[in-house]
Amino acid sequence: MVRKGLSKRERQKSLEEKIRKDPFLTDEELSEYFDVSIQTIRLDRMELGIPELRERMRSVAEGTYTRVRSLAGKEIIGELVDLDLGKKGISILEADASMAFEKTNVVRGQFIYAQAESLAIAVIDADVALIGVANIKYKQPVTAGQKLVAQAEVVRQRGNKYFVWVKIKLRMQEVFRGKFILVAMDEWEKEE
Amino acid sequence: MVRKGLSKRERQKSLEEKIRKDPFLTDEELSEYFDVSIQTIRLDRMELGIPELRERMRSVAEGTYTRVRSLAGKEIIGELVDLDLGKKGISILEADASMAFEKTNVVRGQFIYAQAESLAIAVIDADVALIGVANIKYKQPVTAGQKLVAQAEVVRQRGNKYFVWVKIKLRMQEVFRGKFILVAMDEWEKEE
DNA sequence: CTTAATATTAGTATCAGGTACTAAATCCAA
DNA sequence: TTGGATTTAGTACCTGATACTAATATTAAG
Repeated sequence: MVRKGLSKRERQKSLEEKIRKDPFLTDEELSEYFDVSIQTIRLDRMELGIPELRERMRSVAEGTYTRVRSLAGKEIIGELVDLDLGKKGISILEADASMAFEKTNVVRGQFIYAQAESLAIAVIDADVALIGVANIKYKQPVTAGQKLVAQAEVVRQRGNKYFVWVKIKLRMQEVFRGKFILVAMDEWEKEE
Repeated sequence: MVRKGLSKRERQKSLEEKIRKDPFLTDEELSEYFDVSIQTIRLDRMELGIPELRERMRSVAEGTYTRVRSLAGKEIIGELVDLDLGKKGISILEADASMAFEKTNVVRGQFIYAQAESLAIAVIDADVALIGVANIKYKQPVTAGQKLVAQAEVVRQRGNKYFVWVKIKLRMQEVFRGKFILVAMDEWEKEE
């Protein structure tokens, strides 16, 4: 665990990396790892502008708490900027690095898909289940740091079945297209 | 903010609920909210077995830290139980309540999709981008609390393009089917 | 009304993991 | 060898707690 003989520069670089990888390290643990005093670690953190453990935990907790809430199901993926219930809607998703492959920076399809699906659901004013999807196409890979604009349109409604088209564009260029078939739950549930 | 005149039972019930909804409340904030002393809040937490703020933050942070890592991109969605690189693979996803609509308990399509996509990517041993998908079908709605078994198979490889079929079953019944077209990045990137 | 049990509050010591600050010691190079 | 950079030491203080003791309020029962 001990890493002796590092220069200040080297230590600080390594420290930054280490905290980035594991934000839950105390100054004490870090001081043991680098074999320097706690004060040195604190000076390093000051110089690097790295907040204390509790702040780091707080931001991880809060960040992922809301992220998981909005990302893991509760709400819409992306920001709903326009909505004409039952007809159409627009959402914007800022694709960040956490949604992309680390090496290539290409955004994982599941996030693009999730934006499209959640928008499709948002335009239907009911509890829905996805029962059939067809003709999904990813036209261009998307790299992180871009704003994705999704447009959804209800093209047909037959009973409790809704046919929704979603197109996602990146600076005027279409990167995704998908047709979703949604079934409203209220009625569907009783058929079960 | 003040909620006077609650019995111990009522206050503890409400306290539990309140902390569940917002785990980042200090004892002090809670004592103001319920208009009781900090000690009372602490006794209540003891009796209810609710850990202190920092423990709550830690568990939220750690839980979601690893969850976001496995859910928001880094790794595979679901557990990889079998893998024949370049040929086929099997993963199991325990669909929990956080992946489902609150009201209906129906699992959001994006998670099923994510399981399929990440398995498709896992069987290809390269950095890939999703460039075209077709023929996705959700055959049955899935309710939370079930084990989804995904099977992927590479059906064709042409240059840097891989065609992967993924089928997801729930107790022998097919609930999802999708064909993914993946492009290996190394070569594709240079064409850019 | 009084008493006993229950519930609540007060207060102290202690802890972890820090901040902020001062001062001393050590290193390293010209 | 001297001076600046670097590191370490030490103190006071902070937050949000635990653990514990003791006192006070409230409530129900006799």
